Amino acid sequence: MPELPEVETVRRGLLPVMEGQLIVRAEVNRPNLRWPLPLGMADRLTGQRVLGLRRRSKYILADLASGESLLIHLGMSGRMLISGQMMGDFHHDHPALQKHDHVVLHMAQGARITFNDARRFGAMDLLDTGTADAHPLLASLGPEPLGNDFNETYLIGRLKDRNTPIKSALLDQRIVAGLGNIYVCEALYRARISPLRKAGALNKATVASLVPLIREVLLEAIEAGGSSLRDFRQTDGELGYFQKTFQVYGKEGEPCETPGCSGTILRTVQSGRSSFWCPSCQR
DNA sequence: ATGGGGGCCTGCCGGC
DNA sequence: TGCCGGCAGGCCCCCA
Repeated sequence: MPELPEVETVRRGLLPVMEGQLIVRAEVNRPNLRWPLPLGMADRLTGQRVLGLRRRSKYILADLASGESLLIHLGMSGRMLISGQMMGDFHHDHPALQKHDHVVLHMAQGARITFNDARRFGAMDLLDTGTADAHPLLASLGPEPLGNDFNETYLIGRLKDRNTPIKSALLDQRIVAGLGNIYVCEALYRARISPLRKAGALNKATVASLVPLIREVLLEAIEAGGSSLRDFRQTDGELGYFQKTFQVYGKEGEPCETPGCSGTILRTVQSGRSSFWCPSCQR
């Protein structure tokens, strides 16, 4: 599901109805998502003001006045949808509860934020804001790909001696946190690197070239509101548009878009995930 | 330590 | 129309 650009799109969509706003009621409709929901979750959210809304990798963190933070992960199929938002001087109505609406936050201004997740690979937890980085789900994450700690020197160091394919290495959240299957495929295409190449066998210049291209593809995707294939929606239910810009993802059998390249996009399964790539211009 | 595979869930799509 | 296999944007866990 949602990779970094989709999660960032969701965060930005939630900002106007969450940041600085009060949660007047929380509905928790089942005891677990991927894991059990935290004990007393509804009570710990009720009456809390949201001081800030952050993103770390593919996680959203809502910092509460209580000193706790609500951790949200969308898994593969998770959505955060806003209804009843003030538009001009009237409220839109709230739709009836849908299948898989697992958690609903009722905000003081009238907005309602619904977490819907059909496959329930998503997660929520409450943790102390001050020690959020030590949370088991966050503790071993690598640097943010859009941050300064992710740079050419760092990536060269991390990939050196790695025997795993570059595709798998970039999906490893301990190396860089936030990439998923789509954006790894697209970044490798832009860098003209075969997903099958061993990470440690790439020369330094090749690895270095990946850094700005990863940033570029992520920034373009954020700009487009993410990618919508099946499940992903922005918080207003709108689709993202970056899927229109895919150059390889989901394009098995289609001609390569690189000018002058006569290759055909292949789908190769690597450790259970599809890699889409052009065997002619990605080496 | 490292790399690969299984499993968690539900829904959708294509083929028969 | 119905059933079945395959596939899906993530990630933890276990095994060799």
